[in-house]
Amino acid sequence: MPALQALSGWLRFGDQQLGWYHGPPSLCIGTGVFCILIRDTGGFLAMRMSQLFFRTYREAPSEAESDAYKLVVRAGLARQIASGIFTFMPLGWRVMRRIEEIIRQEMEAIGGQEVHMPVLQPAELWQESGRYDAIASELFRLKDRNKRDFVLAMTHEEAVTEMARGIVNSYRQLPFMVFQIQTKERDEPRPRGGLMRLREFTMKDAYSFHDTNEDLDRYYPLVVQAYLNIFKRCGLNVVAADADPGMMGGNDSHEFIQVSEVGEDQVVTCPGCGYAANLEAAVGKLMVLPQEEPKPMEAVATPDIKSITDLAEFFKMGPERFLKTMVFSGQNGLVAAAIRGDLEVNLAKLARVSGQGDLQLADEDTLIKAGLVQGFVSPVGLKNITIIADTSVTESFNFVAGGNKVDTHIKNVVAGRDFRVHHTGDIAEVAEGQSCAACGQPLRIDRGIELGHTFKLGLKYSATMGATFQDKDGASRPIVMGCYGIGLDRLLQSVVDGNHDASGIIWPAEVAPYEVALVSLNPDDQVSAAAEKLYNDLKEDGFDALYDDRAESAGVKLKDADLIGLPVRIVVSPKTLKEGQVEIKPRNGEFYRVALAEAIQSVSGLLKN
RNA sequence: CGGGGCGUGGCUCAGCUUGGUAGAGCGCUUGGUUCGGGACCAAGAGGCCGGAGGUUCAAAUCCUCUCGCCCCGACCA
Repeated sequence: MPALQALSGWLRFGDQQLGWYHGPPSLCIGTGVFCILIRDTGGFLAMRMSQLFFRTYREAPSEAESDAYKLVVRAGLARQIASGIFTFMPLGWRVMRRIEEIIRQEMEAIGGQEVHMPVLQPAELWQESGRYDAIASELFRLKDRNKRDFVLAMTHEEAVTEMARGIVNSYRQLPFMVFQIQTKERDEPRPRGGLMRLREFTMKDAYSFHDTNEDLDRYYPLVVQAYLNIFKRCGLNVVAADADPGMMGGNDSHEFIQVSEVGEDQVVTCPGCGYAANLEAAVGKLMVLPQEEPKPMEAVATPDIKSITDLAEFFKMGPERFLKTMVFSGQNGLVAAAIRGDLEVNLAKLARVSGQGDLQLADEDTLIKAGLVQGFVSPVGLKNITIIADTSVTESFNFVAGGNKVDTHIKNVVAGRDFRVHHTGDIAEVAEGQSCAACGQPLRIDRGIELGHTFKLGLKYSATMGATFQDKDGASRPIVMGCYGIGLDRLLQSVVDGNHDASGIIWPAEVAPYEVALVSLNPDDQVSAAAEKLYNDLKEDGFDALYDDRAESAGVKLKDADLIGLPVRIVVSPKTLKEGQVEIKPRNGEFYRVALAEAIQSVSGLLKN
């Protein structure tokens, strides 16, 4: 093929004709296609659908389960390339950029400064924090050409702490908050739910640095409020729920949960006072038992009576008078959890109180090996097993407990007197309908999606990685840190989850990929001319319009408009144009007609509220 | 990692039980007719039936192994 000496053709950017090009082929990236580089101004350009790189689907791929994910795929926002790994296409990416912009504004409003830290990081950093060994398989590891160990960051605590210790010397430099919007890599055991749980995803992570815990306490609520603002602007009603701070300890922690049937978490909320908590951290009001004097223990024959229900009937007493003992096996051996008969053990709480992760209900073989009898297990007389007592058990006396012998129970068991308690704490799981500890209203439990998480890190990273500063007295102290995350991909899918109908997405105005869908139906010359003029006028007035100028049937165009779900639709067609009118329809409202000349004004009014 | 399901054209799926030249709808191309809710007619293009090995005269179909994807659970700082 002979080398090209020169080329000519129209130069275009998007749908804008920039001029005729004649010159060397260096800018040619394909037959008749020229590439010129223009610095993005941050503005969003209007677009013709005939030029938009996109595709909608009548049917969603079979792997899509949830409505929201189906719509993400059908509307052509993103597509999966491998399990938990996605490509965002132009429509979807515009939504991402809109979400990013909201987040930037709210983070900057509370003093945040945007930074950008690498995803590829040396293993040493993670060895310093201890997470290189602590995290077994979720961390992607690799080597460079010199066989040095690297990781792909799953979060950026190490990197940000490294940055802080390199910059901060004095309390005078504190406090400050930095944030970034960056890719995270996690080798998830099971990616799922489309954009819900990914192996590669985008997170806004923020870190604040303080000289004292008090200063972190002062700042923390600002972040919580900023988060609520962000979700609200994204069209979601997210609750800030008390969260399990996890095995790493720490005190204050909130999860920002969007109630959804497809959620992975369970959130307890009170309709009365607004209390909200992750089930793993939630507390409810317990039935109060009458005060009694401790009585002496007494064995009772209970032939084949094992369950609390049967025992309650046998003894003619409520389930709250029994002491239920559940045995779990963990990394460091068995754990016996003693709890009142009317309550259930929450595993996360038990893990926290016992200090043992990886707990599983022990199977029958394990019980037998430990010399225990299923149905009659009791903390009384247990040896070599860690005993955890729920506070419900230590606050009252005279429970009926198992006898650790077949067909035997013991009356009047008192914690501490009749069995040793290694740890006491709240390990009870809140039940649907249980009374709220604060106001007494019945609690409800819903599934929900965790969109954001804030917590007070404290000294965990600054202490282990040596990020210290000199205080007023000249003493060297580790920096007090807070850390705050939002998952953007799942936020996008949640916006769809919370804003759609049977026909498609209903984008909240602030995150919509375009503001206005301009659709020409069955265009004749007059209709085309009117639509073209409207499109140009919209652009000139600064509206992000998506103009469906495709040679498609009316049905296809209208279905696509509903599916893509822009906030306002303008239809230009012969039917209304012969009366000098166009049809305007909010995506979530009724259509009406206005004079062609008033269309933009009308649309503008709709978008303002 | 345990349990279950599925891999056949871009998408949804049939064919597999009982081996015998690979199908439908949607989408795509071309021409014509239509023209306000995924139009119609005609003619086309497009498939190492996820991969490897085996059985057989013959494998999408039977057997073995493997890879991928989905769901439930475990896990999820």
